[in-house]
Amino acid sequence: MAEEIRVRIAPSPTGRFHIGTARTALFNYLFARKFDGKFVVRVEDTDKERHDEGSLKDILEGLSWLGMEWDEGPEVEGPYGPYFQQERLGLYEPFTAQLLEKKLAYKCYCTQEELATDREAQESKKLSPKYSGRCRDLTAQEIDKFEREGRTSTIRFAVEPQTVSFEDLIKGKVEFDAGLFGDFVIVRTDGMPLFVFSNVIDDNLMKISHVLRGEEHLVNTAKQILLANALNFLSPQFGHFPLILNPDRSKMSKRKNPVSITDDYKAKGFLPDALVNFIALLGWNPGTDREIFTMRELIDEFEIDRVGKSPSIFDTEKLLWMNGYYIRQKSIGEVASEAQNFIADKELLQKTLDKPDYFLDVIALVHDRLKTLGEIEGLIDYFFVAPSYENSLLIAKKSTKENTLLALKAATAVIAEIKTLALDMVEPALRGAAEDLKIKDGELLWAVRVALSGRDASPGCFELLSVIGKEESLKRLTTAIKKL
RNA sequence: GGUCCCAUCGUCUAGUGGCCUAGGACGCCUGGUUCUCAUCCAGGAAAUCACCGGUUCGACUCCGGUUGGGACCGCCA
Repeated sequence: MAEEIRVRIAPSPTGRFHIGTARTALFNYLFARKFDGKFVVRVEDTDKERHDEGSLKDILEGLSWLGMEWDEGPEVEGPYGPYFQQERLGLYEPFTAQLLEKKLAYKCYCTQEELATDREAQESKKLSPKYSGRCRDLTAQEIDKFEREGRTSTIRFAVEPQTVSFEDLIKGKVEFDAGLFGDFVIVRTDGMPLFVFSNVIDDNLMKISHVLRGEEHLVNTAKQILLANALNFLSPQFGHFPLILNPDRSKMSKRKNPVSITDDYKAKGFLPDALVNFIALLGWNPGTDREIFTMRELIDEFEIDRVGKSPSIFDTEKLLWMNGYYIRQKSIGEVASEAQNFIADKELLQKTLDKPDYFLDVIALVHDRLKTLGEIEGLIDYFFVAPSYENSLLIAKKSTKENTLLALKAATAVIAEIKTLALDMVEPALRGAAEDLKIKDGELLWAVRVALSGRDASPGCFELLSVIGKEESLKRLTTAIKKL
């Protein structure tokens, strides 16, 4: 392709940055980077009603967090700005005027009430709702009358019946019967252009070469091609990704799935690399058994024609696995410093800060057990504060209170004798103690482990001892013996 | 209701007419390591390839239909 590849995402600041937006952004980003093209962000903020202050920030920060830097758009600007539609309003007017003049569009004075009535009538007759065309051929007098009545008008595009077909990069050939559309509104009464319209103009002005978006835009594409033709624009290439679904197969939504990148993933301790890797595999695959990719590798491997046609269900289980995998790939130091951001308990956090080396040792023990960084607090608290637990937990499954007591006492004696609790010192000593008592290793080790951790599940007994240290371990063992 | 899109293990998917008695991954189960959990390793169950016709020497793969699911039908994007 000789022409420069330019793709864009066109978020509207009406809600949080969510999984679906992120995937669309990712595929666009990969496509742009793959071909050394440009990835632009254009903010479609023409809907004043639904505009939400925080959402643009959330979207932009989310993109950055996931590692998708945009070449043109808010903050970075670029040669085809402005990148907010609010600031582009003046740009649309000549095109509107042009369509009006060529009679390819017309003013519509119908009120919302009239339109609603029409729609209801059509629906009750089981017809698909479509604008009647009432204002299409208004006479000068009629227009004059409406104007004098003070009626406001929208601008509608005059659709000529025809078949619109295009070659979708993902779906293949797609055809629509434009006769079914009806004349659709392109400019609101308040003068604001509608998405279908501003989108086409902006894409043209910004020299967008490929429009890659969700499947929910398939019908819009036909309308936009009509508009582009009327405006003498060359249409970009289109590609529509299949939707991401809830487990019940409906379109992915907040109600049924955690969808906010920031609130549901970043805040819970998912890693951006894992999320990107996982999202890329939602609809795309490399055609091999490989599943783990860095962003750079995704860029190299990504092929738009390897994006599937069928929708995919968002499965949190696999994401969790992948996130755990990514955490395990990180060094102890990295995990430690990142995990600190997820310790909400101020006192606990301070303790990890006060004893950095100890904290590192602790992280080494829980590293493999972490699926998200958000789990950190629940996994490490007993390393810093003596645990509380039910007495009965001390007794291993097939053991008895008597044996447990003996085991704990023997272990205490053994540990008291060892200078430093190195793994290779502690293990033989404790196993020997169990043997002397003629009880199973497990009975003793379980009891010691619970005395130290207060948990039925934790890192191993010897590791715990060596990290927690002699003094504190002895304290906890004494506590355990007293409890029994 | 209309239009459009889609259809392989529970889930993500491989498969582009013979390599498929359908492969991988997550999850699940069993076993190994073992003091528990996690990791790791080995193994297993799990898809009559939605259904019915057709094309072909031969269909998961091509064609048609049926069924099912989804999206869209706004002065939202």
